[in-house]
Amino acid sequence: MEENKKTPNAVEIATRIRKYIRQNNLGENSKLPSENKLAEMFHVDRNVIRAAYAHLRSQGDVYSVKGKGYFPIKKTRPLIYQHRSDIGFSEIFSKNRSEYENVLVSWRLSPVTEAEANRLHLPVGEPVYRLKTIRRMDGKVFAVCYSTLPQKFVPDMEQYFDEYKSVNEILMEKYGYSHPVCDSISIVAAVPSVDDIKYMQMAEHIPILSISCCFSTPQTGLLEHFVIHARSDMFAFNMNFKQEEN
Amino acid sequence: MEENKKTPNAVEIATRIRKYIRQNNLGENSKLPSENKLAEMFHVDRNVIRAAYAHLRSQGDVYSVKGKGYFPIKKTRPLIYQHRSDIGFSEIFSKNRSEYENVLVSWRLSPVTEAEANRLHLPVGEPVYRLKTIRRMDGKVFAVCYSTLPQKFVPDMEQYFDEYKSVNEILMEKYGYSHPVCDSISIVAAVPSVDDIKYMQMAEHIPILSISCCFSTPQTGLLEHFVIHARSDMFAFNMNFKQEEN
DNA sequence: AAGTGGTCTAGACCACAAC
DNA sequence: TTGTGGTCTAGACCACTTT
Repeated sequence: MEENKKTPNAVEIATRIRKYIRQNNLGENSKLPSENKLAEMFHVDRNVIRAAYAHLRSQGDVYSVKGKGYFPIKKTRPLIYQHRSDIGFSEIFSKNRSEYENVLVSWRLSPVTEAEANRLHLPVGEPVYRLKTIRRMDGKVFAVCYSTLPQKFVPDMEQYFDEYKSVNEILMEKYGYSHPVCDSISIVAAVPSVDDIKYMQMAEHIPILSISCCFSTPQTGLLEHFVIHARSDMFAFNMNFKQEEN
Repeated sequence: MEENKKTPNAVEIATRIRKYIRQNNLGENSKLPSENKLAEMFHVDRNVIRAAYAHLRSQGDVYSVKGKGYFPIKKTRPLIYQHRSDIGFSEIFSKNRSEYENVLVSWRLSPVTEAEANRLHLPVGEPVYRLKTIRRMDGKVFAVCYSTLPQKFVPDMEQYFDEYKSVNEILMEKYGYSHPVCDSISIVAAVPSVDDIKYMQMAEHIPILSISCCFSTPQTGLLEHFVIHARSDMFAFNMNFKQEEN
């Protein structure tokens, strides 16, 4: 990073730092210059450097750790999720990519809430399994997912948790159907939740694509409510209505 | 807003201000207390108040105007856009709601770029119309939209610009088809662009739902590329795959 | 002229991490 | 102990809006 004649302001310094990261191709392990060092280098107050770094952090360019310093964030090209209503989420990814992982992080059995009961056409209070999973691609977590499904359809669900692959895997084995069916889908953009930030280790101001679906089978009717929170810088949703273009 | 014994920090002050707005049901025209006034009131430095207001601004709770002050932002419940591949965007909204408006803000005729050419299966450089429109509901702009379509399909397009309703309106009149067809759709979450912020007068950190579609007709093949940037706090995307649930 | 938000300086203290 | 980021104080100057 070079010094200059005129003292730059916060935005200019942020641009310089961003350029410095890009030009030197710095990765997640390269420590960036400290606030004090840059303040001295640019002949400005430390608060100006803090504002510059805050700007970069809000854009997802860097992250900071108290006592350690600032570090660059490597941006990757987003995955394209090609949605089909007759196949599960994990199945689409694992079909094409071997670097895909779906990991169960926690589960519990509890009564269904009113909003969920409406969506799944259940009586309020019915016990449902709630699964939280994270999805990784190339070792990086790109999504946090929440599955809700009534216990009555899978009373023996817990036996599958040791070697968990996906909800659809379990359902397919249990009900012997060849493909799940997505009945409806709802998509919103949102600010990441505390959980999202924790599991995906992401910047606060990177938006989340939140996709919520209801799945059914001919035997059971509606049986699963699935919500995925995916990082917008790592994930895009696609859908084709004509079969001819693949 | 009440004072307190212990001097609160920035986050606590932000919470107090948010509560104050909600409890007094303040609208866009009610000026909030100035930085200096709050600094005095809470016995903290003006910079702490600035941090608190910055936090609220980033959450879309308030906005500020230099020389005037801070003002609350009224949050509205998001519109649910019920997508169908056989009907246009405007048509879905205007069918149910009379408060819906689609306004042409600018247009130009220019050569197609390579990326667009691929999407629309056109030779590079082919002249295309580019329309920028804004969509209002109840007087508030919730989306900025970009249409791209080849001039060859609508050589007389400009005559429609004085009394513009929607691209589909023009196409339906011209080609006499009863419904447009959406071939593919791609959805991402994103940070608002400068244009988005300008037209929708929105906070920087409210995510955008960006939906991009290709439309075709039997007569022409692919003929329109349509992109909508919609505020996530005012817009949600929905889709049903089963006809029975309406 | 007075009040507002926007930006910056200079300096202090804290909690945490590394040595 | 030293260096790091996180938070806060106190005060200055600017550009813009209102009175």
